[in-house]
Amino acid sequence: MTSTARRPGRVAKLPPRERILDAAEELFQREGIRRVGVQAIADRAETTKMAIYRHFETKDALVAEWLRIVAADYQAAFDRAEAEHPGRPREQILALARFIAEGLPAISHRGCPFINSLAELPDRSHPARQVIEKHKAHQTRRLVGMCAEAGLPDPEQTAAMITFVLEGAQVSTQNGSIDQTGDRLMRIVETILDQHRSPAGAPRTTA
Amino acid sequence: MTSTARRPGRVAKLPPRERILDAAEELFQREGIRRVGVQAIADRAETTKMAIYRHFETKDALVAEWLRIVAADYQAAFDRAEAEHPGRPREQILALARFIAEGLPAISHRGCPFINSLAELPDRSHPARQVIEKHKAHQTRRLVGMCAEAGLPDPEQTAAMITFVLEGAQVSTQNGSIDQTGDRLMRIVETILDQHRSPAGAPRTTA
DNA sequence: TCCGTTCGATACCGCTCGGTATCGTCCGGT
DNA sequence: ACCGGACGATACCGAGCGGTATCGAACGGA
Repeated sequence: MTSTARRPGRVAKLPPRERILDAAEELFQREGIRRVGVQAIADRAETTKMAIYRHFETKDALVAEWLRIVAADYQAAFDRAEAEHPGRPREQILALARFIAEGLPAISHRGCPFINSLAELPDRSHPARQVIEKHKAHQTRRLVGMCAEAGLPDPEQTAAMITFVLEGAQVSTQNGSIDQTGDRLMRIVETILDQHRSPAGAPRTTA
Repeated sequence: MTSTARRPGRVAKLPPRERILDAAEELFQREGIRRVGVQAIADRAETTKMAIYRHFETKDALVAEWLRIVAADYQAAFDRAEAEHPGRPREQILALARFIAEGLPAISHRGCPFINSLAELPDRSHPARQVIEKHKAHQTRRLVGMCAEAGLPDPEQTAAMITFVLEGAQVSTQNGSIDQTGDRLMRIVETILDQHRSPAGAPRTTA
């Protein structure tokens, strides 16, 4: 919003903080948190280490901020699902699954940022861990809500099932064939939703 | 085999190579691969770095060997499931799920070694990656075979579903409450198996 | 116009890492 | 009795890490 690039030097350049976060997002996702040094982030952001430490207290704080942004992306997907299918929780859940399924090829050979970060940060007191846990709790709450609204019996159980499937799919993307994974995921979620279908349910749109 | 401890110094001590692998297993699982230095492994194995490098070319080779052992444990679980329930594929799959579910508290706050290692080793040419991929392929093949034998329609799809659920459960163990996760997992797998039950199926044993 | 802040560049610090070299010692096979 | 190989201890190397200090230049608001 407002004035993005305050004065483009030669090419249109974002302010340093944004460039740093963009570079961090790219590198953390592709190489992992611990493999990426602060210097590498600075290089990719076309700035210096000092600039990074002017905007972020420590590298850990930068990691946490990155995950906060990723979490916001997922939240936005929830918002979109609700906005595009108001009052139709099944379609909302399917839209969510589609968001994950379509994201799989982009993530390609690296899995979910949250799962990977959990593996790389065993220390539960790490600031990024709190971001992850809060996000997961929030996401679970929303998903359980959707399941309940859809009239599914035992919404918590079903939400857990869907969560497991979504996370498992993202993990499995790192091995083997990616092409099938997306389709498989969608079919699985459809199966779960159809299984406890309400008697007067609308016919499925998907083939 | 043969004479394990060739001459216990004071307490019965395994030979260095075994001690090293034991220490590595413990530390890699608890702290992660990249967080654990060779020196730390040596200390815990009550030996020295030099001894480690006499038995393993590099740290990466040690990591690969560790994962090879873990993979063998999982294979043994498959073997046991088949041996204890011969000709009853549904019971075999449930035994497998129980193996994972019961392992969750032990893994406690660290997830599946394979998943974590994938996150920590983005380099697909890493020797450990080949171990993981081969193991996953083997495991999938066996699970698909069980599903086919159980007469489930589209065994590949069902096997993928079960795989996703198992992996998702292990991932979710790292957050939130562990207690429920095991029970939830079992109920989910039961649901999957019951869903496409053969017409003349035996009554379920679980409530 | 001037002043405070930010930016970029470079050099530096202490630490840990994976891996190597060296040397004395112990132990088992012949 | 001997000898070769594994073992234990220690010191070391180069590289990379997260984080800091310093200094000049550019820029925006008053």
